[in-house]
Amino acid sequence: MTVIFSKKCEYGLQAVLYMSAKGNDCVCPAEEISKKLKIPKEFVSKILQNLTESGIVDSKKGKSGGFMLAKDPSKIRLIDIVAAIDGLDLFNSCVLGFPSCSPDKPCPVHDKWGELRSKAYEMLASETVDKFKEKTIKKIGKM
Amino acid sequence: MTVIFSKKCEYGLQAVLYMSAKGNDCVCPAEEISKKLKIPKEFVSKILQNLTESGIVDSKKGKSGGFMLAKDPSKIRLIDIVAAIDGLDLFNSCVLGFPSCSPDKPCPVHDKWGELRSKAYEMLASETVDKFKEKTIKKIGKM
DNA sequence: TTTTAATCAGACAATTTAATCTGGTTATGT
DNA sequence: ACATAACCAGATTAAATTGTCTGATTAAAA
Repeated sequence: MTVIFSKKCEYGLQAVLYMSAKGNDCVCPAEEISKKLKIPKEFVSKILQNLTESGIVDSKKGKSGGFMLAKDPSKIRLIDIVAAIDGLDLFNSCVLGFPSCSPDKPCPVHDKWGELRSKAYEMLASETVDKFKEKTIKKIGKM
Repeated sequence: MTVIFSKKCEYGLQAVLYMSAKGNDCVCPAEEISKKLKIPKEFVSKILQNLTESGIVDSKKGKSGGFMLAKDPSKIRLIDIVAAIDGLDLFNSCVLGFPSCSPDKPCPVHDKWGELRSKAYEMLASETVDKFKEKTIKKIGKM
């Protein structure tokens, strides 16, 4: 069961946080990420290829190749990763699944939900991956 | 694309809000709900059968039968409907999909997300369906 | 130069979720 | 009594998501 993000997106967030925690110029093969985070190798590989197209991650082919962050971790917001994988429909779609839910055709819980949604968006848009370095290291250590 | 609830759950919430808006002792056939809310008839029927087992909805068989609320709308919280259909794992699972995410093994965004999750839970647990009568009528009118 | 270890592309398989179908049972109203 | 209109139960199909496999290409290291 996923909470709000797809599995792809969850894994993408995990992988980017992991790479950020490993330090700047480190090259991480998909195999390593797969083992550390217990994500199927081919799957995480695909996801990182996606993020490469989006310019968040970079890749190096051939022996001793792998994936690395394309920018400084302080320039990568959580929302950028979500946007690249799941898109931002989450923040525009109706939580009750009503068609064309908007300020002039609001669903019953439009206002109540809108508040929470805005807070979630703000959080994801203000937090950058460098902020989670310590916590990621601790978490991985306990897995 | 669903936001946080499954399609089943979205439709369940819509249907209960609709029945509540229609007034107290009204009997709503699945066909009517299906047409008004543009939900496949057989599907909404299944969902309402679920909610009947959970004691939120009641049903009457035979001609001029249909579904009705099993309790007073002021006694049905939004969270009750969510719990009956999707369950409450949503509020316990890790938003990043990490295994065994808990206060002593927190994922990187555990605290930040925890706040938002609590607020969402509180909202769903404090709001009862009777509170949305006006808004539901308005919304249905515009569909 | 050859082996090796990696990304990458695209097809394929499995699983979960969403939706449909068929037939049965029930009770109302004519 | 009988036709009708509803719920109900279970099987089936369809679609979306998740995960796997094969082979090609690339580039470093032996």
